[in-house]
Amino acid sequence: MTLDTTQKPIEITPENMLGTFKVACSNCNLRELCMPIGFKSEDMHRLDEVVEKRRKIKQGEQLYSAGDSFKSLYAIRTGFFKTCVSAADGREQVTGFQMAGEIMGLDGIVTDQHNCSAIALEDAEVCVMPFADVEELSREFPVLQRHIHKIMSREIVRENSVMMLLGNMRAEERLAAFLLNLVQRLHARGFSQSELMLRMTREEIGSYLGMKLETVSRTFSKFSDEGIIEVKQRYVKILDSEALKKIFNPQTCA
Amino acid sequence: MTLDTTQKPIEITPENMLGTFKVACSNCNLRELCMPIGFKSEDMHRLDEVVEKRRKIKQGEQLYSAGDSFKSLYAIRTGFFKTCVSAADGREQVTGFQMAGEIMGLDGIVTDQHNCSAIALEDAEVCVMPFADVEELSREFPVLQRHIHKIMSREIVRENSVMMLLGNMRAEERLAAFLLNLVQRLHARGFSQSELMLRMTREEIGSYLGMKLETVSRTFSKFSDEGIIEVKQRYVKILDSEALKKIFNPQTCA
DNA sequence: CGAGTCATTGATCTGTCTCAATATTAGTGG
DNA sequence: CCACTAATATTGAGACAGATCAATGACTCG
Repeated sequence: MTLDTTQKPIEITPENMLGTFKVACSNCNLRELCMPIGFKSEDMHRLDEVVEKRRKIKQGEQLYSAGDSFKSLYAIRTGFFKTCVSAADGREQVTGFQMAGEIMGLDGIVTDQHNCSAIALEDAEVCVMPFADVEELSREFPVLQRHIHKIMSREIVRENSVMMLLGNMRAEERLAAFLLNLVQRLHARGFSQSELMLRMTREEIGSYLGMKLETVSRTFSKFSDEGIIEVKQRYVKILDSEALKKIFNPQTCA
Repeated sequence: MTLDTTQKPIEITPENMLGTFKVACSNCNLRELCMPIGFKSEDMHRLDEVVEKRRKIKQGEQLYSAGDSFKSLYAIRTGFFKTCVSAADGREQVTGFQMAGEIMGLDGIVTDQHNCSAIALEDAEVCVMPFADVEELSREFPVLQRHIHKIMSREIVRENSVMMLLGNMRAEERLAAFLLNLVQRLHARGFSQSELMLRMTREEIGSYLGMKLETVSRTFSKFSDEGIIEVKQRYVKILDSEALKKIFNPQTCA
């Protein structure tokens, strides 16, 4: 078995390769991930209205940063992002990692300014969805309205789980939960259930999980010594998924 | 100056005292807190449609609990709540404290089941807003639609701040942030800027802030020794607000 | 008034942080 | 292609913030 280290979406469509000029949700291979199902086929083309254009972001660049005025939501087509908030004294907190099909920018709605920064951890492309258009269209289509609500609610629930991690769990539990979550999301996108290439540094993992990079590294090594995973830098192979689940009981955040 | 230890809303309206049979947002004294501004006065009565009825919850009782099917959002009229998620092994994480004018139940939208439990920390009354009605009305009134989106976005941003607290801050910073946040929200409701009665135990504060009850207690005592606050059990008086802000730099979660 | 809940405080322990040295990898330019 | 540099990762030793265990004190409510 060969490992797909690039972690690009499974299917490369012609549409995908044409670049930014033609944009359509209606035949996007990520649609099930980021858009509502249940759209009547005759309404499907209306969905395309929400995507104004596409935008490419190079690794290390910001899609938006805290304080920027909020105008659009972004759906990730390809690539991988982190979002983070930062304190006046420079301390940073990674609030999440986002991959293909996920929506970014919800934090900007409340104040019309982005509250956090979104940084590409690999070259990426996003669909730009002006929020005014999203709102207008979702007044017309209840199924889209419901979908937007679910996306926001899902983010609230996800953050509840992170609070549980940060408030109650030990380092091993946090890292186990992190790995299981990542691999599960990658699997939903057609990647391996057991192998992954981390797109983020130990420091970024640590920031997300509320621990120092040395502790992240040590915990990786510990799992490796115990035969639960195989680690080589950013490459991780899960050898004993059950053991990981036992460390972090997944029913935890029901 | 006398301390209002009951922390009831400032104004007691006749409507308020009549109990549950007449329900109206249009003349509710909490409207600015929980409902959108900018409603045309001729449309104002339509807003009343979203509140199906009121419900009283006694101290210690649950408004909803994790796993319950989700049907409605709840706006707090009086009283004080905590929300929490719990792990399979019994560990609990308090995810928030809610007071008059705030909306609960957003966590239930994504799966049609509540993801956390809401427990009254004092006798409370909530307005029940069936979510289907909220969605229907918000398709008709863009200002209501925008308001719902802002409420959800605000919750996402709040949880981002909590992640920063839990991931990066020390015990003193967490407790300072907690006190400042609490007193600021109470002040917005007409209560003192400097005095408050805590509605929750040390253990609940600790759960929210990711620390043990003993550490909460010790940190209170430390602030007290330093002359920053006066504490007597659940009564807290902030003597030096600037010192508190210096401990937890409030620009932190911008 | 008494039982139970909650809060405070002390003594000790421990998981994670901090500081530091070394190893590995990716990127750059000659 | 290799040497060089900068970024990232690993590992060790010691320090410390907060956890744990334990005892006492204060308040609440029936």
